[in-house]
Amino acid sequence: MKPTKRTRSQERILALLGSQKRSLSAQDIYMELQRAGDRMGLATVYRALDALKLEGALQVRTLETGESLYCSIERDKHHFTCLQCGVSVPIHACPVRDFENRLRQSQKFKVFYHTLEFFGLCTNCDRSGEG
Amino acid sequence: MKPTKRTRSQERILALLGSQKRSLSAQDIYMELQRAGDRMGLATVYRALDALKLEGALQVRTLETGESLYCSIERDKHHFTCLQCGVSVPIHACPVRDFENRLRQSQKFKVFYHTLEFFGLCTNCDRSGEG
DNA sequence: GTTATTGCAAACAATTTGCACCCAC
DNA sequence: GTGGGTGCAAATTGTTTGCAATAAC
Repeated sequence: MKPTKRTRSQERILALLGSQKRSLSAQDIYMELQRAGDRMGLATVYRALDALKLEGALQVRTLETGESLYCSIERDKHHFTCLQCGVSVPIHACPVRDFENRLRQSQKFKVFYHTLEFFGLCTNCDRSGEG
Repeated sequence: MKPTKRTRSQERILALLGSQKRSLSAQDIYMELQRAGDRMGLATVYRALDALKLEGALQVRTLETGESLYCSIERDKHHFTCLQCGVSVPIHACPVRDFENRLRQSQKFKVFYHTLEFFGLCTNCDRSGEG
């Protein structure tokens, strides 16, 4: 991890993400900070997120809408996402950890994290689509 | 899988995807069809992709740029993506297949496919970021 | 003939960028 | 005082939607 010299904005965002159990979009973060009286421009939010991402300090999951969700790097949570209604159900298990470690040891990449997501239909949408 | 009644557009797109080894964006598909003299409006491409997606006929991977890539469902290829330069290297192995089967058997979701992606820095970007 | 599908262009939403200002050192 | 960090507003990009024209059955 590159010697880290963070801006105030980056620190604020990192703190916010650390205090939240859910993943936040850039716009969520913007509003969350605003609500806390901790005003910060939206562009700055994006720039800070980008910098933090590049140093491996947080984890990104991009939805099919194109919106990206951010959370602290410690998390290792995966999801099942319904392609129809978009509901996203966390899956508390990770079949990839060993694999990732081997990948790391191969020295070919510096691996920060992985995303694993299952797609299909939730039982609700599957039933209603049958007609 | 729901009894499938496909439009001509859907068939054309499915055929195109089947004939390609790489994943295509909606815009790629649009241009590819155009090049083949097989004109189709961009909106129709998106609508067809959406329908095919919902019946589990193809697989979507959304990049951090918000752009989505589509390929036939058979594929089971994962990637390492460099957060800096965006280069995406295929990984020909899948540590998730068993897990997915168990998930399927739990009857909680109708699983079409999964995406697995590793993020970090490629050796190039890692080196150059060290200064 | 009726219904679903299509194309076009306008609308949308998330993100990025240009630029002037400002703060920290 | 200088350089990086910031806010604002405009620009960009992928995608979606309204609506009239068209094709399918």
